[in-house]
Amino acid sequence: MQKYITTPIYYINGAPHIGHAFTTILGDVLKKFEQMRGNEVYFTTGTDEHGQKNQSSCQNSGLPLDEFLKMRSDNFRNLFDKMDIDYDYFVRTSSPEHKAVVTEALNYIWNKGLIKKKSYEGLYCEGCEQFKKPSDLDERGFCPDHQKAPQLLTEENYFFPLEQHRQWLIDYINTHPDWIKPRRFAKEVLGMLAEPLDDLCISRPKSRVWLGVELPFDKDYVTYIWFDALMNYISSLGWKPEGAADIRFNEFWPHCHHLLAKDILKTHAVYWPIMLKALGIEPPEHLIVHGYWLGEGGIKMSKSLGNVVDPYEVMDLMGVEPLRFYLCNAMSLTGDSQISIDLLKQGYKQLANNIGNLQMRVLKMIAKNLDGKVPSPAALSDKDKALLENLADTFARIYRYGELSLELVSELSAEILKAGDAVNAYFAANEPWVLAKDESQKERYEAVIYTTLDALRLIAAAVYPFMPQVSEKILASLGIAGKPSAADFKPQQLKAGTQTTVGAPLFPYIADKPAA
RNA sequence: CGCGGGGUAGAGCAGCCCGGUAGCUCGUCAGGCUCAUAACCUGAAGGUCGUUGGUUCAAAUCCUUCCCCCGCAACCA
Repeated sequence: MQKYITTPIYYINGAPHIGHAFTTILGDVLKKFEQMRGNEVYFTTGTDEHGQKNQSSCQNSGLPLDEFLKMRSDNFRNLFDKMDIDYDYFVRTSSPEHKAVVTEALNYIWNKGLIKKKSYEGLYCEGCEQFKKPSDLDERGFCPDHQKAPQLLTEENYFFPLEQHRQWLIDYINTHPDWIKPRRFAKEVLGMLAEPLDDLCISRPKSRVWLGVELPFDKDYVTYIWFDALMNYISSLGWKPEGAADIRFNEFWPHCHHLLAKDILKTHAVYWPIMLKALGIEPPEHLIVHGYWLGEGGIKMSKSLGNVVDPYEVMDLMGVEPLRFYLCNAMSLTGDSQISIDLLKQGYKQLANNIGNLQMRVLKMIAKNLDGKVPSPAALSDKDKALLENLADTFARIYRYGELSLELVSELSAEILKAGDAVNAYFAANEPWVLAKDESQKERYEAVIYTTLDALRLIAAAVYPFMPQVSEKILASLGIAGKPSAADFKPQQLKAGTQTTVGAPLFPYIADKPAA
């Protein structure tokens, strides 16, 4: 079975932030989850490099265009590489491959007569080089950024009519209630569809914007964000019109999961499906929509408030994997979520005390009195067995039946922490350090140790999508090589006699920063 | 009345659909344990579940009034 997972492509005019990091991490976590259950995954991310803002930034930088775009794009790619994101393809809208697909798609739709040219009249701010809506302006009718009244300007442009497909889309959403997840976002889309849809402006005259893909049917225009950026989802798969598609497209597109934040819901849930329909392509299988990360106190992050959480700063503090786990565990399913260095430290401490400590306490103990070897599971008690079966069943259920969603990620991360608690409590209740001193209790001692080690194995396997290195390190410390899979979620799989090793702590103590 | 979401111990959240002892993590306090990373285990304190009115034997949960916050609408994940 194939799965196609995408992140949006990120607009390179800004610097990467925690939101970009999250969506991309989410994609990588879902990819690893699917791989563990034996599915073949194609995971894409990338950068949107066109448009007016990039054009002027480039001019201000004085750099050659290619160099400038690569530099900006690499800001994102470098972050993702540092976060161990295992993307299969990194789209750049400036690449010839992408542009070729955009051109073909535009031609296809143009030839079907689905694009029309008309004039557009609006208030144009010369400072912004953009049309303004009346609500963009202040009380005096001035552009708030430039303190000037915009000019009334008429411009010819190409438009893609949407209204004729509105009812189709409403019906599609109603008959596919899980198409957009979580469901509250489907509700919101239905709200967007309650009113007639305006024609979508898809072009800009080159006199204003030249950084884009030229319209194949009019050399004086470039296409504007919709027909360029959204097309990345099919250009990544080598789409060609009319069944000439790359084999990747036929295999992966039917299992497409778009990850996105709520701010680009309309583009993905309204414009994109209608564009696809015009191209004769089925809608993506699912849209997985998430909220925002807000700063301390639930306030939008801003530099002036000083509550910005920079992904690089976090990684320097605690490494990538605790960040990955935290984001997946703390993301709210209903709304926006808060993040701060304090909250991240709290999450880190939980990992360290729970899973990190569990690994250390059991491995150090058997290094001392069992030569570090996994004991033979001669006689597990009912409680020992129940602990292992519960853990194995819980993880097996999630890995077997879980559908890609935020709920899945949230539930799995929560179960991992619960499992750590349960095993620590089990360990304390059975007091193996007491049993170890009594030769007559040797069998019981070994049963407790075996149970704890096997439970640790289960937890380590379950944690893989979030923290692949932590997972492999724990498994390696238990003498298990290679990547875990969904088939590992069975009790008592750890082989007696296996040599274990005590390594460095997985989550070393983070000292509080001295006052700066 | 534009649309959607949220308001639950000091902090971050779950519970609400399908009404029935207010739960989890962190923090605080006390005790225990000593295998382990200032860890782990047990227990305690701490809440008029934003507000008003209603339905009900019973409301965090259902209906209603108002208030506050966030997002979308309009190129921030």
